Order: sequence, then C-alpha cells, then structure tokens
Amino acid sequence: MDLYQINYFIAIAEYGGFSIAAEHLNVSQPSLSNGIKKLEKELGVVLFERGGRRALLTPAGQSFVEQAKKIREQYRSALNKIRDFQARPILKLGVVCSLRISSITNLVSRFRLQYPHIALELRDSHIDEINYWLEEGEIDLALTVLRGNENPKIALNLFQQSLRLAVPETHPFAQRDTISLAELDGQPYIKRINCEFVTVHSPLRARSLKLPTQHGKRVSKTDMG
Amino acid sequence: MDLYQINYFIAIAEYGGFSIAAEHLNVSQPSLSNGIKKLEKELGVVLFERGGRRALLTPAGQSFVEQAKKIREQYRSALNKIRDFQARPILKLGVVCSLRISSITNLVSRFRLQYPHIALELRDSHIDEINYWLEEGEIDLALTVLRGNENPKIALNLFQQSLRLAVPETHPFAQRDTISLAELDGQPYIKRINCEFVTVHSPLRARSLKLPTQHGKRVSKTDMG
DNA sequence: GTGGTTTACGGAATACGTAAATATG
DNA sequence: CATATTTACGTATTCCGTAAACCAC
Repeated sequence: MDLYQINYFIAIAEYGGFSIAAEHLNVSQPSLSNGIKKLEKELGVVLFERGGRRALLTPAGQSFVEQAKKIREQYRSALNKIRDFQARPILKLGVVCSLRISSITNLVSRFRLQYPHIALELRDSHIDEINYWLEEGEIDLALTVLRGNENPKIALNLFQQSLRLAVPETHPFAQRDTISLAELDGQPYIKRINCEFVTVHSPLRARSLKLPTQHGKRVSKTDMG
Repeated sequence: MDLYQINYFIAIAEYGGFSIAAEHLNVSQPSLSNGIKKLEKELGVVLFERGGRRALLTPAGQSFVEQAKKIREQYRSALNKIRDFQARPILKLGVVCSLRISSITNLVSRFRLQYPHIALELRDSHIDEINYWLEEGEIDLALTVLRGNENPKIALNLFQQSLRLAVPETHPFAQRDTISLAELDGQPYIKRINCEFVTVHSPLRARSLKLPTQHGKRVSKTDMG
C-alpha cells in the first residue's frame, strides 16, 4: 500500500468521480482507475459503486475513507515533525492559482537571490485549500488574495493586481470602464478549469480573460486595483 | 512513501542493524540499504549513523521512529476495520516458528477440506510477537506452545510434540534418556537463526537437533511429550 | 581479516499516459 | 448519443537479488 493510493481514493471520494478527481490531481483517469483497482484487490473489498454518472462509495468505502484520512494525517504530522531536523531549511509557500504567474516568478527570483541557502517549495491550489494548509502547518506562507478583514499582524499587502472582465460587445457591461465585484454577484460566468483559462474564440470579442471563481461559488467583494 | 519503507525502517531501528533486520524481514541487505536511502532522501534527513559495527539512530531517526510506528498502527487499524466488509472470510492464523511443519500442514489441509469457503492466512514468528498479534487483533488464532498457565476457555491443547536434545557424546546428559527442561535452565546452547536449524557437522554426533529458544532468553518449563 | 554497509548491474513488477473499447442513462 | 470508466499497450521508473567493492574495528 502506497500513499498515492490513499490520496487517490480520498480525492475520488470527495469529488464524487474519477474524471473530476483526475483533473484536480493532475493525473489521467486510467491511472486512478488502476490505482483504485489495486487498492481494492489489496483490501479485498469494493470501494466504489461505479454504475451510472458518478462513483459512489460502498459501505466498505465509507468506512475506509475515515481510516484513509487518519493515515494521511498521520503521515503529514510525521513530515511536519521531521522538518526540524532537515539540514537545509525549506520555506513552504502556498500560492493561490489565480495569481498572475509573472508576479510569482518575480517574487521567487528576488527571494532566491537574497536567501540562496533557503530551499523553496511551492504548492498551488484554490484559496480554501491554501487556508487549510496554513492552519495545518503544511505551508509556512501563503501568497493569496486579501479580502480586507485579515489581521494586519499576520497578513501583508505585497502588490496589487488588476482584474479584467470579458463580456460580449452586446453585454450591458460592455460600455462601462470599471465594474465592482459586487455587481457581478449572481452573474453567470465561464468557469476556469484546473487553473487554466478557457480559451474563447470568435463570437466574443474579449477585452481580456481573468476571472476569480473559487470553484463555482459566487464571487464576493475583494480588493481590486 | 510506501509502507514497506516504514516497516524496513522500524525493523532496522529495533534490531539495531541492517543485516540482522534483513534476516528477520526475509529480504536482502542491499534492499534495505536502498529503501532507507530513498526514505532519507524523501525526508531530507539522515536516519542512521552507519559508522562502526551497528546502525544507530540519529536524533532525527529517533523522532521518526515514533511517527513511523504511529503510521504503521494506523494502517493496521484500517486493515482490521475493513475486514468486516470482505466478501470471503479470512481466518488469520499465527504460528510459532518452532512448531514442526508437518503438524501445521496437517491441520491446514484438514481445515481446508472442512471449511473450503474460508480463506486461510498464515503468519509465523516467535512466541512474543504471536502474543502481541493476538492482543492487537491482527490474528484470530495462534498455534503456539502451551505453558500450562493459559485460561482453558481461550486455549486448547491440540497435540503434543516431542522435543529432543542434542549433546556431544562426552556430555553428562549423553547417558540420560529424558531431561526436564528445568535442568537445561542456564546451559549454553546453539541458537537457532531465523527459524532455521543451525547445521552442526563432525565434532558433534547429534542425536537430533531441536531446541526451543525464544531469541536468546533462557528456556523455561513447558509441556513435553 | 572479519563483519557490516554500500555500489553496480540485470531482471521482474508496476505506474503512467495515449488510444481504443465498453457500459450507463 | 454523450459521459464516465475500464482495457490494452508502450515506456519509464523502481524494487529486488547477486556479486563485488568499500569501510571500520
């Protein structure tokens, strides 16, 4: 039994399907299928009901999810404890995937020049998981979007980043120069898939394509440049 | 990180060396060496001080032993929980390695004839680990040696097995027909290595070679045929 | 020299991705 | 027919054992 199988299994259980879990894990669906198959063989039980549109946990699977999460937690805890002994200090940095890449590379290169003896480890995800990692001590710092209600002792404004809205020419917003995020609340939008921008062709003459989404939740007010 | 690495690491830490751990794990020394090397690389710390006769834990290694045992326990607990859901019932049987193989195979074949739908899983080790497995619920039954003080409700005498003592012709015991185990207390003896009998050549004309040892502890009174 | 660990190397198992096939609604 | 999962297959990695080298006492 390997940890990757544990992680695969938990992801499929939480996302409710092989395909969507594969996207978030950045692996192919067949890899997940084979991994779970091997896990089921080792455990001697069937973990998912694959019939129909989505993968549903069997009773055995439901039981094993709890166990799997405990194993994962134990492993994470062990990794955190061992960090104090590592010769070369590692700064673990969580990055919200909606940040512009150039901003990150700029910061990283300046950091590496100033602190060459410190190793950098970057992990990116959506804002909720970043906050979770921060609480659990899995990352030391987070590059994220400030919402204005942060404690100034633990949050620092590093830079501002302008967001642009893409609408068709016929859209009511097309004539406006600035839009507050509050006005967008409830509007349908194109969802970004796995931190990649969906490329939009002809019918829309896009000004630019940059929309924070947070996985289908409605956008709320945040800082705009 | 795989579980085999965890098990390798704990075994080396407990036995105090790569070679002796390899014997008990039934793998080669280089396999252990590579496994630990990979683990150290992944963790970013050195786990053992390899200088000299034996492998000694570094401070990081001492810390990680505790974590590794927790991970192993969590994994075992998960396996125990999943057993209730397994379609084909599995009877896990622990066998003391000093038992005669023919006695075990005889019992096993009769069991399989009578209960063909039950899968059998056998694990063998010394008596202390067997008892530990029994307490932890890792095995359902134990084939072991009765010491006479067992609760008759949970222990059953299945058969008796005669033990023989091998001594040189000049030894005081050589003229005796029977020896009680109490008389052997404190006597030097040839230690069995990894459940295999040490083959003894010329100078000793052995009557037979069968001595219960329990890993270097002094033998105590038990049932003799 | 002896006991113990590491390196080198060949073979077997496996994890991954791409592409095709199968099943479900 | 569309979506979702499973097979099939080629490739790269890795795990294991044997044999040889290295290292400390």
